[in-house]
Amino acid sequence: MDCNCVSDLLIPPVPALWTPGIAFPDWAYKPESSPGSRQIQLWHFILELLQKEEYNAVIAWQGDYGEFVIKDPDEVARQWGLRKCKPHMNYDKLSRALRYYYNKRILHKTKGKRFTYKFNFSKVVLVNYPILDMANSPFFLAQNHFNGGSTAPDCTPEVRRAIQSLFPRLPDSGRGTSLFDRGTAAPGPDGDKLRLDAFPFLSTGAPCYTKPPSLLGPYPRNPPFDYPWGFNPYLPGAFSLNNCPKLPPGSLYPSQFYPNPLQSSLSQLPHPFSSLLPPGEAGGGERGAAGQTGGTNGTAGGQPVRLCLPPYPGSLLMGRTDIGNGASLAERERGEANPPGTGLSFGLAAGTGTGRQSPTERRGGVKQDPESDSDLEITDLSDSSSDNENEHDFNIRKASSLASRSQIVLDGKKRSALPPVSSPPATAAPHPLKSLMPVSPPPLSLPLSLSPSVALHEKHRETETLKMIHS
DNA sequence: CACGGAACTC
DNA sequence: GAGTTCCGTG
Repeated sequence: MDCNCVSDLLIPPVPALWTPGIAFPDWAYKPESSPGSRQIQLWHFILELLQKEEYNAVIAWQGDYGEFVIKDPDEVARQWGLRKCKPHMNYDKLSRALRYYYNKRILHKTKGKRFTYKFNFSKVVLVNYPILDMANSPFFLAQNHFNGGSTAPDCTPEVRRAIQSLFPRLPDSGRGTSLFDRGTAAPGPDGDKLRLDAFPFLSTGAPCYTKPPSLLGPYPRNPPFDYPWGFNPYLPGAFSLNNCPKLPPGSLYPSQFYPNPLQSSLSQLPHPFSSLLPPGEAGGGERGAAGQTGGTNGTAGGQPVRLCLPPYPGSLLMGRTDIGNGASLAERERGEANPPGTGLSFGLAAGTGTGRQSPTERRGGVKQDPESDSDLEITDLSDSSSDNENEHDFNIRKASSLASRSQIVLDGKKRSALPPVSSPPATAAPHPLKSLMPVSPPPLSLPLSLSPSVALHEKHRETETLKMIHS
């Protein structure tokens, strides 16, 4: 048969980021890494194609964040068939598989646009994005929502400030709209929702782009895109899970989430909350530097990093205006118990491919493609069903979850090496990943009493108490 | 084209 | 579990 069945077909042996700004974790290139399955998963494959320039004519990012268009359905199907050794694969079949992702919330269809789908990064984010997760954590527990300050009784100004500092470019929390929204519309059991639209990488609105929206940062695009904190919404990391080192017991998320695939990028960055973390937890792991090199997952020295840095919306920043918004957000379900704070690392996948040559052009079309990870729980709060593209509110689950520890452990390693903060990432760094630094350092200076760590502990206690009561 | 049920495979 | 294949429906 003509099936190569070579998983490497599209997968470079070396995980290293193939292009600046696009930090696909190693595992992203390894089918075997696909969570829950030995074989490459379709969404994974889609991301692969999406990140290859050669396939730009076949499939490309377009529209909102995470949205992609399958320009040449037959070719995509053919490639998929090749990969899966299914010579009779066609778009009809492939699309059926994609439709199965709707329920999984990995993808959703962009209505009205043919062959256009959208990855539900939010879920990814949720799972992987610590910060968001924090919403559930003690940090945000209680009704803390980052309400623009209006409400959010529990959210002290300090906390809010801290959060905001993480997302400097996000709408000021001072205003009514901020990271969290008290779901006027849908105040569910989940409580307030984190405003996805507050996170550019989660939102849509951006015009068409060849590269993943997130890659279209405000800063220089050519040189690698530097995402502050290394966060790239389109990073597969979000979806990926395998590289991670082990999880702490009790954690909600698969270990894969932890090891940060993004390590190379995110891990090295200073965590915005690092200052807030207790010394012990703040330290980081060591994997940072190694980063991309091997791709091995890293356990860095034993210190598992739980929290992957939040993707900094720096690029997003501009975001909203120029990019769009849209994404949905993920919510983690697993309500069971929310494990104690696991770190949530988050990652996104999506690389864009910059391109180089023209892909095989067989037909033409416009489509989009999403990414997500099945293992991840991508939740599109906006509408559980499937489509809503824009507004997705992030549901913050009740807090129990992270109560325990805040996972904010970051790996501290050499962040010092990181470039100075304020400068826009734009500057080209020697290595795309190396330049990862927050656009603006989060100046968190919370009073000790208010420090997150303290707050976390307190929250944790509260949570525990509640649990006991519950039981 | 898009959706989703159902049976089936790996 | 994650598709694959087939198919009816809109």
